[in-house]
Order: sequence, then C-alpha cells, then structure tokens
Amino acid sequence: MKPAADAKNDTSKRILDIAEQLLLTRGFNAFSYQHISSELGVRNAAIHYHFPKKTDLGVALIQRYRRRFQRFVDAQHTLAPQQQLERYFTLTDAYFEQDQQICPSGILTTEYQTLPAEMQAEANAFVDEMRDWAVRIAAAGRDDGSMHYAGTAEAMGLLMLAALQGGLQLARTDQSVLPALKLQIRALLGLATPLP
Amino acid sequence: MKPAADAKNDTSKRILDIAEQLLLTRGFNAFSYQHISSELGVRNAAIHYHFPKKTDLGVALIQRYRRRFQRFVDAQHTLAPQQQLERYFTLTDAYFEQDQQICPSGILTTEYQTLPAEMQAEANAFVDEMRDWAVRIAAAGRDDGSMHYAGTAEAMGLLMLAALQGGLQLARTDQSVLPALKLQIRALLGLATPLP
DNA sequence: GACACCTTACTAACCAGTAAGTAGAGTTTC
DNA sequence: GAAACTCTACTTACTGGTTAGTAAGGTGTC
Repeated sequence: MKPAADAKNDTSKRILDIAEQLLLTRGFNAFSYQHISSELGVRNAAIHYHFPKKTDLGVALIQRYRRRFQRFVDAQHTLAPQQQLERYFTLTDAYFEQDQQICPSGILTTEYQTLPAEMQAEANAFVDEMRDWAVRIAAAGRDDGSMHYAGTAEAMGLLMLAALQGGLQLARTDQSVLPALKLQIRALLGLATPLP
Repeated sequence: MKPAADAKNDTSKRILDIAEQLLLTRGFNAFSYQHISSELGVRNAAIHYHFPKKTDLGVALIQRYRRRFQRFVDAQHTLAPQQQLERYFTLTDAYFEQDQQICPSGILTTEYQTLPAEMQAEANAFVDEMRDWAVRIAAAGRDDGSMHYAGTAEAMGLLMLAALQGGLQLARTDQSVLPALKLQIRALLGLATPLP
C-alpha cells in the first residue's frame, strides 16, 4: 500500500481541478496561489510544494487538457462525422453551463503574450491538435457525403473552431449566442436537425 | 487659445493610446499604471490624475472604442455589403499586424468575469453594436443578391463575428489562420475573389 | 490667486517564491 | 522489536517586488 503517494496524487489533482476552474473563468493572470490554497483549505506554500512555480502549474494544466482531449478524440473515432460534431457541441455547452467557462484555447491564445515560453509551446501544440481534429471532422463529413459546404475542409474546420472559441466568449454577454451558432454551423454544413 | 486644455486632452489621449495597445496585447488584468507611466515618461500618480481608478480608464477605453466603431460604421453605410465585409477584414488584419493585437470584444469577453461592473456594462453594449453591424451586413448582402448562404442573417452575422474574434486569437499561434478564415467566410457567403 | 497638471512620498494589500521546521508514516538497522 | 533514519506533505514565517490608490506639495499659466 502507498497511502502517501495516493495522498500526494489526490492533492495534486485537486489543485489542478481548482486551478482549471479558475483558469477557465478568470484567466491565468487573474488567479493566484491564494485562490487555490483558500479553496483547498491549506496554506499557500503547500501549493508551491506540488507546483514550485506558477509556470509549472500552467504547463501541467495544459498537458492534462491535451491528454484529456486526446482521449476524447480517441473515444469517438468510430462515430459518424456529424455525431462527432454534435459531441463537440455538447462539450462546448458543458463549458458554458459550468460558470460560463470558456474553452482552454480561448484563454490561452488571448493571454498568449503574457504567458511564459513553456506555456506558449504547450498552447501551440494544444491548438494544433484541436484544429487538426476539427479539420478531420469536416473532411470526413464531406467524404462520407453527410456534409456539404463551400471551401476546403481545412478552412471549414478552422472556421468551426474559431467560431466556437469566439462564441463561448460572446455567450457571456448573451446566452442566446451558442444555440444560434450551433444552428448556423449545422446549416452551413448542410446538416438538418441534430441527431439524438 | 487653450493650451492647458489641449495639454490635458493630449496627455489623456496618449494615456488612452498606450492603454489601448496594452489592453489588446496583454489584457486588462495584465497591465498596470506603471506600464503606462514609464512608457509616457511621467510618474505613476499622473495617470491617476487623469483616470483616478483603473476602472475609469477601462470604461473610457471601451467608450472610445464604441465611438470609433460607430464612426467606422457610419463612414461606410453607403458601400455595398461585400465591400463593407472587406473593410471589416482589413480592420481585422490591421489588429493582427500591430503586435498581434486581438479585437477588443475578444479581450473584454474573455476577461469578463474579472472586470468591474461598469466595464461589463460597456462591454455588453459594445458587443451588441458589433453583432448588430455584422448581422446588417449579412442581411443586406442577402437582400441585394450579392451573398448566398444557409441559415438566418442573424446567425450568419454572429458566426462571422465569433469566427473573426476567435481567429484573431488563434492567429497568434499560426499566422496562416486569418487568410484561411477570410477565404472561408467569403466562400460560405458565395462571394468570389475579394473586390479591389 | 485660482486652476490644471504634474511631482514626491507614502500606504496597505497582494503577489510569487523560499527557507526552515514539523508531524507522521514507513523503512532500515542492530 | 525498538531506536534511528528517511521521506512525504505539509506548516510558519519571511522576502522582495508589484499593485492600485492617496495625500500633500510644487510649478507654470491665465
């Protein structure tokens, strides 16, 4: 048995969970170790024990996102393209419903210029992966005949990603944004009503 | 003659100019009065003389944007819809080319939860105005037969706004984003090559 | 002398980060 | 099997820097 290691992992995970919530609602520059430690019920220095520098915490957060996103993608590579798109919409809705969070790529690219180089590198990789995935959906949908749109799959995937990223942010000022955007993306892809 | 008033206006304007640059590159939470005062060559308290609270500066910034955007819209209400769209693209490019700035609505909605209530209210109004304008372009383009797209003009305008907002942010990780996005929006509107 | 526009000098709060110490659980050594 | 140790996961206490914001004073212009 390794209760010590379990406890360590548990605290680290809880730190990451709280930091993730703060990142997606307030941004990396607008939360501090105090926010985390008071929420967690420990002292400030305890956070530094697990993540010595704030940069370490930021990098760990993005790396966790990347792993999670990879699992998300892998888990549904057998689904039809339009079902994958609907899953992506559901994911987007889930962000918004949880305290009007925005997507990680949105906060990371917006604060990009103020982030340490290690975080910028991780953010670049993360954005690339998300973009590739959106492009694959658009390409597969065209290939299997379920989606019909003008332009290239590369540009269409990019547009969907950019629109949802911007849409999650705009939704904070008007909650009707996301439903309208989803409808419009479906319309532009020549999709009818969403699948159940 | 009013040299005193001119000097005041001039300094206030320069403060706003520097603050605007900082807002669009770093965000509201990631710049301080020190950044402005050192750039301007004055002491910290001089900024507080013109804008007592940082909130005052933030509100003044958004109000200036709103006035500027209104002039931008008014100045080209006689242009054809697709020419107005191209002007909007040009505006977007100009932001990016100036130190990879993002659009004001992007930073304001991303940092929304951390902004003082006065700034949130101004941001709401600003976003509404931008959204209305994008929708009017989509509607006018459909009405005059120059644009052809699926879905409503409301949703299409919103999608263009959201995509360009997200696109300006994503462009920081890959400069090919904006050109691809512009091409795709034109394609989705049934527009051919951009007008000169 | 009143006013606009600054300065110096300061406060209190917050920030990331560090150093040194401690409690407890597990491991080693004799 | 008990004393000695080591390790994890913290704590207290602190540093130096930055933050927004204020108070009081100076200087030039009308």
